[in-house]
Amino acid sequence: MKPSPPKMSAALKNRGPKRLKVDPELLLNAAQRVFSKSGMNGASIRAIAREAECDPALIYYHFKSKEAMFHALLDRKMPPIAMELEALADPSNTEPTSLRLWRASRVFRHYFGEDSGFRAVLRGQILNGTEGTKDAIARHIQRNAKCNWAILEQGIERGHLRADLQVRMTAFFLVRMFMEIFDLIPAIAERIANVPANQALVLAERAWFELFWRGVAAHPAKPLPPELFSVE
Amino acid sequence: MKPSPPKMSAALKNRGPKRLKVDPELLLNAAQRVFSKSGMNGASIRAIAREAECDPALIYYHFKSKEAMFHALLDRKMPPIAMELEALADPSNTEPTSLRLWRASRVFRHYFGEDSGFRAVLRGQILNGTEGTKDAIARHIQRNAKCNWAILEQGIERGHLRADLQVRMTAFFLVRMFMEIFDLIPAIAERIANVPANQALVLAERAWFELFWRGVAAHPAKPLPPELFSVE
DNA sequence: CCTCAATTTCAACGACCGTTGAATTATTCG
DNA sequence: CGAATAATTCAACGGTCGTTGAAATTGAGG
Repeated sequence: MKPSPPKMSAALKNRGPKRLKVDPELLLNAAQRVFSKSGMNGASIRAIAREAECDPALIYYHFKSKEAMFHALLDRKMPPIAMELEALADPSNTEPTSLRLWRASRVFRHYFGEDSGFRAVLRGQILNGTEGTKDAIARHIQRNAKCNWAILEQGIERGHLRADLQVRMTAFFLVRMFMEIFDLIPAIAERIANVPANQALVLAERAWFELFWRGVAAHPAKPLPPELFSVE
Repeated sequence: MKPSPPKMSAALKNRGPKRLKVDPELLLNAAQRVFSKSGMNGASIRAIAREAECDPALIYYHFKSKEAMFHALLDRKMPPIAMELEALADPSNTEPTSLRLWRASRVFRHYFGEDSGFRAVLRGQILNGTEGTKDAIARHIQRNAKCNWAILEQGIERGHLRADLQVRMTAFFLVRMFMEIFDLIPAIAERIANVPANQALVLAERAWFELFWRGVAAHPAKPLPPELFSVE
């Protein structure tokens, strides 16, 4: 994590203060909070420094730039998600495809559901970030996406899903709509449909997965297992 | 359109220059371009003025603030959409529900499909705008949404759609996923799935509507009319 | 031409921005 | 202790921002 600046000359390396006030991990935490609150452009180095209760210049000691901070944040946040999904997508898993897809959606909910700011930054950066940032995000997303593709392909092989599914598009639909539900339903349910936000959220998640499942299943007349939505 | 400043005293009103250089409509055009390119926060009054080739202060002569410009933009952009949708949702329209829903999606494509910046601003402002802006957007969106709700409700009555549909959620799913396709597929298709963007866009629209239709139709085994996707 | 009002420009305010180089503090080793 | 080094702070640069009040420009009515 400690980056470029410290170039030690010889065996005299463990000299200076090791943990004085501010750990880079603390800076990342502060950065995540500020990014989440203000977005990538709105988040100033000075605001991150205020949040971390340190001097703005210190951030440049630990990170090359604001963009580098965001990349570090990505590298901290995304791999755990990929690992959970990779376990879920293992071909030896013979649970019903509907259950596996639902569980995959729960992984995204667990890691992204309560961090609307980070979702927004991620979405904004893949649209408008620098080329380097777009590439970095794409690599992380692809690793996740491959798991969903695998689950869908196995579902087709096992006869659970329509054989003519566009696998990669379908994976996009599943995940992206959950993200949109997290983002937008709380913001618009009360204003547009006059439904309390928390109530709308649960309703939307369920309605979406039912619609999705009916859309992809080989035998849509066969309903979802009723215990599905009580799985944590 | 001309706002507060000009308070004329008597019959001496048609004195000064009437159309000198900059019409407020031109300012709105410039604002739309800049909002689209830079987002709501990123778009500076100075940048809008540069785009309109006028002085920044002139903008404050015609509009109370940047937010007021955005509201004026909304009031110009949204009503034509609502009018097209309201015509489409008229109960006397007895076309197949699938066709009506597809046409509704084409209305959104027509007005939003080539203006990714405005979509982004709209989405951003309903999440993070001021209360006044959120309310204004919600009013416009609700007027549109009601049309989609009506088409879905008529579809249920006519036996085209599942009777247990969550109408308002379903309308959200339909439209919002098209928007996400416009936004994200071009940005991620090449990087993540290695598919050319323009090709992916067409594929995604079709795949989404097929999944959606199968998810909502009363008889999903009955396929969509094949001519659907050749309707302009 | 002159007046007067509608329109447009100018100049400036204070604030915040990302970044950098030099100076300062804190800690460990000899 | 004193030197060396890691961690941190300070002060400043040039820049952009939203906004405003005063000044200048424009054009029609008299």
